[in-house]
Amino acid sequence: MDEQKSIVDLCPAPRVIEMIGGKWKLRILQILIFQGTKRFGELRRQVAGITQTMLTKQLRALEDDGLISRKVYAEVPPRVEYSPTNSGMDLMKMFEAMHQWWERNQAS
Amino acid sequence: MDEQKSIVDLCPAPRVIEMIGGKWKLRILQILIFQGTKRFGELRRQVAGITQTMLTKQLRALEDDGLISRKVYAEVPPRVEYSPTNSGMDLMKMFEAMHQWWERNQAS
DNA sequence: TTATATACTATCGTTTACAATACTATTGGA
DNA sequence: TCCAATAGTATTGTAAACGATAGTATATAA
Repeated sequence: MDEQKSIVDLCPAPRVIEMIGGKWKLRILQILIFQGTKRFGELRRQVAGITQTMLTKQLRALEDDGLISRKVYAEVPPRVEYSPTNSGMDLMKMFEAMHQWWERNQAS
Repeated sequence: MDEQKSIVDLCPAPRVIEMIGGKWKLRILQILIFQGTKRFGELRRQVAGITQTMLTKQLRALEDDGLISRKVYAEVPPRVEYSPTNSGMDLMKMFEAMHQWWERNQAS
């Protein structure tokens, strides 16, 4: 009954990379982490080249993975604000580890 | 002449994720990092579901990015061995940071 | 002579990611 | 009355990633 799992299957790296991978998620996270809460329209202006459709899709994915949160205000015209969660902010330590690897191994 | 680059453009995260992203690279790296040098055929057997075509392509990409090295022996039938480079091994610290983030934020 | 083993490459098909464009709802103001 | 502003959704098309299959070279062994 108890399946013996290999150490490989327990590694969270594939899931983590899925959560922050793709063409847009890192850029969105960077803005929210470094600049704090942003409205949808502000994000669309700052993420150069992204379409509304894509921005919505990426924001939903980040929200589903608990990296950002979404707050809707009952106003007209509508206002929706996106913020990094604690979990999202905590990714900074991991990005720092990436940065250090880069400095050790790739930097000229 | 000197373009002023924003801190955002200097972040190596997108490149790093490109280097280890996709469906197969992490699995290949895990095997080479934890088990050491492997022949092509051994890798093909261990990376469940991968085709020869894909394995070759992923190995080339990892080699081009300096994460693994390739050694060809002039034998028949051919023998080719793949090993992690120092740079590839050094990714462990980053994977550890991912693991710790996961433990802090996702683990039950 | 024929088969075997190994590490490939070439070609084509499918599936997924991403892009482009148009459309929707709401309400305060000109 | 009609438009602006905001944050979307729906639809369709394209590009990139991935998969399936077949073919290549060559020394050795049967």
